[in-house]
Amino acid sequence: MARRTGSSGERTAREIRAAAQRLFAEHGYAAVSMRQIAQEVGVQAGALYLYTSDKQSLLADLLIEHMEELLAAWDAARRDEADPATRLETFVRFHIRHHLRRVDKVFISYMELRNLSDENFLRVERLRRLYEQVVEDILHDGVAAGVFRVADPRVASLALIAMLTGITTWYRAGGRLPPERIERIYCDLAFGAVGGAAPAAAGRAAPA
Amino acid sequence: MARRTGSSGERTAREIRAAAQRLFAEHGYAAVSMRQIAQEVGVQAGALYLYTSDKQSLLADLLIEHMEELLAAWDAARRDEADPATRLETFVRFHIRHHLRRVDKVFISYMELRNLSDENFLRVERLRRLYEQVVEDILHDGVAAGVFRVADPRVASLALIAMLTGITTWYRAGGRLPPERIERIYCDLAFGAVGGAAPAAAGRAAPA
DNA sequence: GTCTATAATTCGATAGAC
DNA sequence: GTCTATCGAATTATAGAC
Repeated sequence: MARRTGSSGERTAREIRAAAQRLFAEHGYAAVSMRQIAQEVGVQAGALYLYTSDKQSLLADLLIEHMEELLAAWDAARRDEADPATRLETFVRFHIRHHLRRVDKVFISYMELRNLSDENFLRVERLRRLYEQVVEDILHDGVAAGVFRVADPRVASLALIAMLTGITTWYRAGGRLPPERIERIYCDLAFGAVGGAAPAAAGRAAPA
Repeated sequence: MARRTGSSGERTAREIRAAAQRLFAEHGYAAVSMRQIAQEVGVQAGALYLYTSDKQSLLADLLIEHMEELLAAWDAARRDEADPATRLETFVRFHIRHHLRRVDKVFISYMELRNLSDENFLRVERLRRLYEQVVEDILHDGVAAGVFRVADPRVASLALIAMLTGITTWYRAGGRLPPERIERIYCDLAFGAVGGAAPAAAGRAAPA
């Protein structure tokens, strides 16, 4: 009912992607049927196939776009010229902010990798590797500059990312800690972990 | 073929649990059929129902036993009398060692929580909360003793657990780093994150 | 204790009317 | 662009033979 006359194609396409994302996050890819997605959108199951070739590509598009969006957002937020400490703080705050606004996508991206075809899996992994390299480069430069002390920048970068992304498993909007406070706490944890001092301008509780 | 004469019930029960664990870890709970599990064990699908009431309890038993085993193992490994720094190092090494030997169970425990019934979910969550409290207590005592510096012990405990558990997503036996080296690296990261020094006896690279 | 056979659903995907 | 109807295959779980 209340169906738009004329072309509602673009709108329907967006709604299908949104419904798939919501349902995949809640129940898991394998547990969600095309009929459920259709019902969520308000169309019949057959209509979905006007917008996606099959269920698999509904998932693959979601994951690939998520990683591309993440990398593009970081390219927009990064500041190349900054010193390693400032770059690390920029990264920590960026990562937390970006991920807390996309909890569903983050969850799906971590859980449903094994449901991708081999080809799509490799694409996502390549993008993920690029993102991990961002952190590894920051740590490497910081060690070279003598401001960080880490035994293994590769492992430390994975440790930091896991620590930061873990926030999405417990964070609830309106919870005990506001996002700004969470960012500060995790900046302190991250800088401590890599043996560095937060930049004076915005780091841990200023001395004065 | 080669079926045991007489009672192979106990053996079959174990094999069913092992097959379910392996397949759930590889493909996900919803994507695995009872027929697949039966084939892995070498019986027909109908025979599974002599050992489990349904597919759901196959998962629930796995997750609940995993958490109970984790808590029991920690009770056996902990040393109550130790100072907070030693307790933290004991915990970090215990957590890594325990989890790296149970990668499949860890993965399932994190991924399949939403496929539990409400009652089983609450049981698992209660056990998980107990384990998180172990770390929070160590951090709290360390702050009180002046050997750690953390702004929020609750958040820091979740951050540490996420960081440590993340190892299971990339660790491969025979990889670049042996387990002992990984433990050392993560001890350093953990002590740095909480602003503490590793205990002299076994902490970061000894001065001599 | 295990098998075979099957009931009752549900699935992904397609065909064709409108 | 969407719906209805449906195909063929898969699903969980049970019944009853041995």
